[in-house]
Amino acid sequence: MSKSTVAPIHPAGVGAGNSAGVANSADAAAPPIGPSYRPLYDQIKILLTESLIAGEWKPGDVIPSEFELAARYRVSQGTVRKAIDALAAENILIRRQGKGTFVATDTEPNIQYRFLRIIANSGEKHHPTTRFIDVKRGKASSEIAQVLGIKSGVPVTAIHRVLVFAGTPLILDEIVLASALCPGLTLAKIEESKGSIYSFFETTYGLRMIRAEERLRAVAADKFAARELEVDMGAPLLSVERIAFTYGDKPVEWRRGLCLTQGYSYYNELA
Amino acid sequence: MSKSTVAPIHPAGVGAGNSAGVANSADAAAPPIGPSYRPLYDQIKILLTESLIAGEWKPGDVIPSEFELAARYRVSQGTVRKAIDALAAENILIRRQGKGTFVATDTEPNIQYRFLRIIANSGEKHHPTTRFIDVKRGKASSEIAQVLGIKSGVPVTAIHRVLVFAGTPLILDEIVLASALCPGLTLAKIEESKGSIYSFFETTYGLRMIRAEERLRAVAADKFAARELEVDMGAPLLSVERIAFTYGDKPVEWRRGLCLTQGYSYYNELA
DNA sequence: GAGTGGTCTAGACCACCCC
DNA sequence: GGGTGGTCTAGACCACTCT
Repeated sequence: MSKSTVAPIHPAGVGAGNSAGVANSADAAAPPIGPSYRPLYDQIKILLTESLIAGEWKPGDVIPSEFELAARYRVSQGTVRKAIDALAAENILIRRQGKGTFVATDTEPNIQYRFLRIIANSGEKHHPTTRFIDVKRGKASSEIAQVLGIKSGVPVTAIHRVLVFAGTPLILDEIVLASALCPGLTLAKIEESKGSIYSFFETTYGLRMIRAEERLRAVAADKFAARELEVDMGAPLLSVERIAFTYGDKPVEWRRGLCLTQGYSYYNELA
Repeated sequence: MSKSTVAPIHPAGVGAGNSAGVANSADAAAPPIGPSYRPLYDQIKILLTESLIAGEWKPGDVIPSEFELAARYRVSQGTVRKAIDALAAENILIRRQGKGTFVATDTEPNIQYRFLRIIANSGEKHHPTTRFIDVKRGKASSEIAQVLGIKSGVPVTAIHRVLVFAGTPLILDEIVLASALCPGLTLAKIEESKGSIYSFFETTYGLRMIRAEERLRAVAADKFAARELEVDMGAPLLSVERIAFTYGDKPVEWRRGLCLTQGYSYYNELA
């Protein structure tokens, strides 16, 4: 491609249409675009993300090779590589040497409970089992509506369940999504699905979580939690509130886990 | 340098001494070295880390430019770049365009409380103030000894303090280090120092934390915690246990914070 | 052997900072 | 203007996987 400047990239094979190119150089009379500058690999990253949002490649799929993408976007392989590197670092794509680059998925049995940070103090890995309590429909409270980016009063679906570790009920979960995102969701459907809830969302509704934010507090067990977790009312529980996001950082799930931390803890690494 | 193989690198300017080079190719009769292979940039990263451990560059210092390092290690600038990228991603080095690459430090007032994840629910940033309770010396329990990689019974120093957010005592901290790492530590010395504890450790003892592991639980306030945090005994508190590591992933600090999560929470991002 | 990702190099040019 | 990091390219070769 032309050197001496970062040229706008041509988004795809057919058509010579320009993307929202950057044009940050020798062009005459460029307006004061001081702050806006996007490296080429960043633009490629955005285009790849758009293809993921559009469903051009689905979780588990191989995406085109680095050389193919380089040809499509008219950039060098190294530039595509850097864009893919960034997406791989965010666990959105997975590189496999000799095979290709894949869209990350929660449907593989090896990586279950992707965001679950609760581990035994002994360090052992326990694979919890799930007991579902119910699935209810309701309207979004203003708090839920705000974090999910919907209007309050919009129909939502709530799942209640208990995660059991080594025979002990440890986590009481409430999981809330806009009903529009999970039409026809019933207790039976979830119970008959194999694998994690996120695997179920992905295969059933094409809903893939790419990241999450959590807020943790210590709370006292209320009556319901005390019954489900088999502890006294007022016992200290770890409250883990989560907002999960799909492609494009769109919030789609709110959940709160109330967790008994006897012999278990929430593990986190800081850097 | 010679192509056709990844050659061992020459560690420094003077002397042609070989490092523990890799030699993973056309050499005859190479033993079954299947699993061992280190890319060049990984070796460079290790050499840079060794220089950091040795104190060749101290927190806040500029390290040599990419070109200088490339010349020193006899590799291309791009390879040095990749090694530095990795260390920058771990917050061990900081790149500043136009100025150079610096060793990260906790002594800059802008990034205080580097590992503190407690934020107000409102999202506001509160800068806590500190009230120190005491500094005590004792012997390492077997649990502490194990996580700090020392023998049990070895002298340790413990700091107790309370972090106050917006007038409210929120976190009761106990901080434990091997006394050998912080000789002559007294309450007065800490109190007269400006900035965070980590800033103090860094400037006074040359001790720089590069990462930490935390384990969170919900616990009931004991008598001492209840008094210091001005809550009732039995109130639910968030217990945050931390092990902090210096260069070379050596554990040097154990701490436990007991945190009142009224209006505040522990924030975490998952990817 | 062909195809994919992974490493390494060399060189050009850009953006930023400071003298 | 000269130095530093940041981007982009082009090409060579290696490691891995599948056929």
